[in-house]
Amino acid sequence: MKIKSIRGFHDILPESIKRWHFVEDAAKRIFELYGFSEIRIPVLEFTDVFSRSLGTTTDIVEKEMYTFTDRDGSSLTLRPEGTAGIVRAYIENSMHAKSSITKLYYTGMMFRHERPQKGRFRGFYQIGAELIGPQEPSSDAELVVMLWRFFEEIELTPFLVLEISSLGDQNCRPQYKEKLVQYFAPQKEELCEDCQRRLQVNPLRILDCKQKRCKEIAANAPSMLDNLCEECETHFNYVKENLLSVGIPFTINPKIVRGLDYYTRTVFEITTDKLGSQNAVAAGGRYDGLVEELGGPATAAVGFAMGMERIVLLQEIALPEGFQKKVDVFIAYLGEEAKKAAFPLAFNLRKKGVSVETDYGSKSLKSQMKRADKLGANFTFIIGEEELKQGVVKVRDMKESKEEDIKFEDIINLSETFQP
RNA sequence: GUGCGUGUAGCUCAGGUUGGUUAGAGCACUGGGUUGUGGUCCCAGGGGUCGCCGGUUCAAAUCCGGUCACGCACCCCA
Repeated sequence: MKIKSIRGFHDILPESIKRWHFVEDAAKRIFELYGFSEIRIPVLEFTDVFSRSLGTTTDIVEKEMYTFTDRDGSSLTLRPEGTAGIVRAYIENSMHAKSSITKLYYTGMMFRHERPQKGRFRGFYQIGAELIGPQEPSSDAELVVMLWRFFEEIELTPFLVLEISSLGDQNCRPQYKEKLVQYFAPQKEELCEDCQRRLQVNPLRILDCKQKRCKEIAANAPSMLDNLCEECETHFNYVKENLLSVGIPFTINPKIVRGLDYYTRTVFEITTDKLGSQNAVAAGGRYDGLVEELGGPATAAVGFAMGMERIVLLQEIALPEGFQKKVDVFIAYLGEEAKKAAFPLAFNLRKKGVSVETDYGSKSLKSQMKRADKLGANFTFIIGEEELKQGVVKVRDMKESKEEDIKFEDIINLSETFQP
């Protein structure tokens, strides 16, 4: 048996890591600008943390978690998403007592036992942010704006659509659910098997069923947005107004139903039509009940998570070129003496911030030049017997194909000229 | 979890239907043409358990079964 990675888990190789850094750096920069701080939490939690917060009837909890029993018999789960663990950490560290407003972001691998597909993995990276404390709609809006700003920063917005909706709250959602059940019940026989089950457990989910007949029936179903209580409607309108005031383009899609039970009021999704059926790039919403549900003080919160693999995939489509690593200087040497002289030269140039590559063996000048070219070196330094004798380095400008002898002792002072 | 498709060199792919000597190409890699000069060109070389396991056969990359992985759709979701 050849050794290999687990199904649905993948390596991110050096040739694509620049894109990952680009995306991660932009996220960190923007999020910090909006006052968020990074938090790092464990990958493994007690299973309760997830089953209590995500809702026991969700697919994630029902059939997608990597759950196993620890040596002492306790049930542990590899995190399938970030929010539950953040809230656990928020409560455990009494963060509510340190400040009434807590802004956190995180990155890391999540685990879901799904059938792998393009843009869907069993081990995948997410970046997410949580704004815990305020219940006012301007916090929802700020979070959505920040997310959109991030996508603007990495130039992906031309490929993206932002959709928002409201799921109501403890007051209006139960009534709405009741209305939905009443609407669907008479046509129950025509719904697909899944939806017949959903009618019992979570009628909201019928709204985003993809079956043709279910869609037809759902088309005339009452909308949550027409059934919001006054507080929820005011909240939703305020969010929309805030978004409009800064020119963030969005559409309202009352059919957005989040996969996790903890959401209340505002929900949003950013999707693309460039990635096939795994079209959600980022999604989130308000979850005012979760902190209390997990044993903390009643605390409002909004958050989102985005899928790194999907963003990087999109990024490759948007910007196919321009992420190759470049070297400032390649030092080519001929002979053992020159090799020994090249070593401290490389050391000192790197100390000055110049990126330097060299050979390690004793290849021909030709093959060293070839490698310099392949690495995209701006300059190649050639050191041979002649140069050693004269105490110079032959500096070749690779783009201009021009050469110039520079004295060994002057090279370091000129280091800035070798960087683009 | 379901359906369909694909799996041959590091990469992209021929060959397979009509089983038959050493399984090919381009790119990449190494070396040489130019005993010290890249990106073009020419020459040569290295590299393949034909995804894996089993079956049919004198003989399997080729036919059959299973399995694994990937892709697409369902599902789900970031």
